[in-house]
Amino acid sequence: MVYKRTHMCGQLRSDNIGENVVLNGWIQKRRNLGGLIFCDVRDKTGITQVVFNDETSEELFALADTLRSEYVVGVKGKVIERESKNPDMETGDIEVIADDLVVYSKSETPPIYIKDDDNVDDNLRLKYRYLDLRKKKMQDNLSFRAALTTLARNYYAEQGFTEVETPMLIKSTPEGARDYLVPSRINLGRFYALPQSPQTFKQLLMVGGTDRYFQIVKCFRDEDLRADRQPEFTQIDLEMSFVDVDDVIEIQEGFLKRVMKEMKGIEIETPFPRMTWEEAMNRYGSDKPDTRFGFELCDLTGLVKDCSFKVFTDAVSAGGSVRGICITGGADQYTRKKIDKLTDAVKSYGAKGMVWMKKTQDGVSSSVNKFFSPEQLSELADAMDAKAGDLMLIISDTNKVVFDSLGFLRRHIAGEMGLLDDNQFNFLWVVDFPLFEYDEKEDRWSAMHHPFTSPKEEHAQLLKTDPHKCLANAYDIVLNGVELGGGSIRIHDQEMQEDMFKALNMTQEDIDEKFGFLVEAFKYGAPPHGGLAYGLDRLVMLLTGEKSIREVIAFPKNQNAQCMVSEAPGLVDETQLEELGIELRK
RNA sequence: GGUCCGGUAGUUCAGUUGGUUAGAAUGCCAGCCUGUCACGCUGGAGGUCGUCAGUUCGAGCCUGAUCCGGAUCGCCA
Repeated sequence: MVYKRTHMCGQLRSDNIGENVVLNGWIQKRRNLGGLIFCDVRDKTGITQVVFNDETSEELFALADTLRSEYVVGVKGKVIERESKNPDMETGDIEVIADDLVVYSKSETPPIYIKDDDNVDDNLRLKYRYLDLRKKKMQDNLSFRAALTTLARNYYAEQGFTEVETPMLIKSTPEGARDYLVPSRINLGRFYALPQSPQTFKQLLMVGGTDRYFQIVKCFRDEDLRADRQPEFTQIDLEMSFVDVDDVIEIQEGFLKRVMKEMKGIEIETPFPRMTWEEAMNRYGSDKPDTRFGFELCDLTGLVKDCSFKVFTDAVSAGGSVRGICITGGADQYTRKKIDKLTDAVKSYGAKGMVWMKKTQDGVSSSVNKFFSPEQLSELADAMDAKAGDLMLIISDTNKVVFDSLGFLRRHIAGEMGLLDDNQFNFLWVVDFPLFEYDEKEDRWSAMHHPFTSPKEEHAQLLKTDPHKCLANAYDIVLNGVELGGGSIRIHDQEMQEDMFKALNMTQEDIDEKFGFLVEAFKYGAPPHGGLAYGLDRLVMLLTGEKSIREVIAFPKNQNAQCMVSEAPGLVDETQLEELGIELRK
């Protein structure tokens, strides 16, 4: 028996006074004052206070006295004005005086509290996720996410996009991230892979004349996890025919403008700023710069290339650089001890050390005083535009190490100094990525984005002669230092695609085996096309102000890629393995 | 695979130089209480200090190994 609910628990207001209502929900809290019991009844919309009075019915009162946290109940009663109102509650002007109560189910004492501001071990939350999800904040996050995906579907449908489901069981491609593999029973010894993205299929849809494709789609990558990385995650994936970079970007700006307005009530300016990859690296040491604060990088290589400090000159002569950032007003806050911590931190990015300088009223003090004259130090400080009270941090190494270290430092320090405003939303396009990057470990060039990305038109000829000098028709959408999504104009020409594969040192056999179907499809008339994919989880994370995508995914994995609720991955039956022709190594 | 941080009551944590019966808050249980809303008051139960080994007269504390969790680097076209 279930009571037919008349209202949700967060709904009742003083307008409802006098109405007979029925609420269903969980007991948040019971307060027994003797002859009077208050119960807070909760559902995903909020909480209503219910009163039981022993003068109404002794039987009812006795039953109410047995209620405990997280019991599931139905309550019938009348909405009345409270004798003492609670201005902190949305429903604080009213309460429900109960005349009937049913206990649908009881609860053991829950291992975690159902409170938004609790501070409980993450693993415990994940194990009892169904309790964690009862929190209003979690339900709000799920609702926010649902509203955002609805908005995306509506927007892209209005723009002429067709939602198409692409296959989940696909062929493994060794490029990029590690694949999740699925053994085939019917084709013994063969494996499917779960898609890292629907990339090749959405391109085939373009060849198939779909014109504009869109999908909210799960993607899978078997790599180590982070606060913003899960092994299965969701993309808003799209692709368009007969477009150039500006066309794709314009559609996205329309989408994000509407998202910000409808989901956050914020009007944002379009078009968004665009920055080349090279400028982003030089100014911010990152291809996803956070532009909410300054601390921009300053290239000191020219100033120090002939100095007597060997650490600097060695880096320069090895082809690296010397760069610094100026932390405005950071000289006092950053004591020797805290600077040492920063030095330790940049070591994980490969930096062997870090030079610091502080500008005071009297001049410049630094960790390299004995290598530089006061005049030289002043010159360096001036180059970084330092004022009295500023802290300067300098790294010399290969460009990669310098950028990684300084990119980390400026964001880390901005966080420590409280300069990251969660209510500021700086959207930014990073464009003109290199087409290739050098993989030091494997000693070869690999595609920076993916091997279907086209070179900029003016670099098309370079692909045959000097491919690693090519810049790509690729773009990333960046919000507050987080890569929200990325895409490119693809190659639609069969010959260019083969050149691309060759520049990646793939043999004809490799090409045929891995991407033969795509190359063949291009033989039959491929439209110029391009697209983009958003990380939906990250977008929702940023817009809800969360620090981890786990907060916006109903059932996320822990850092070891395990589902703490169902305890996946699990062992399987011997007969299952036999059917698949799989034998486990002992 | 590397580095760092952590593991003590159901939960969040404290625990001094290695020294009596390991504490607090909250939660839980019982009693009292008619306007609470973090209700209040009184009382009570609740611990393999992650695990194993070692040092010691004596280990929550020191040492080693190991397990687990988190952050991070590598990795993530």
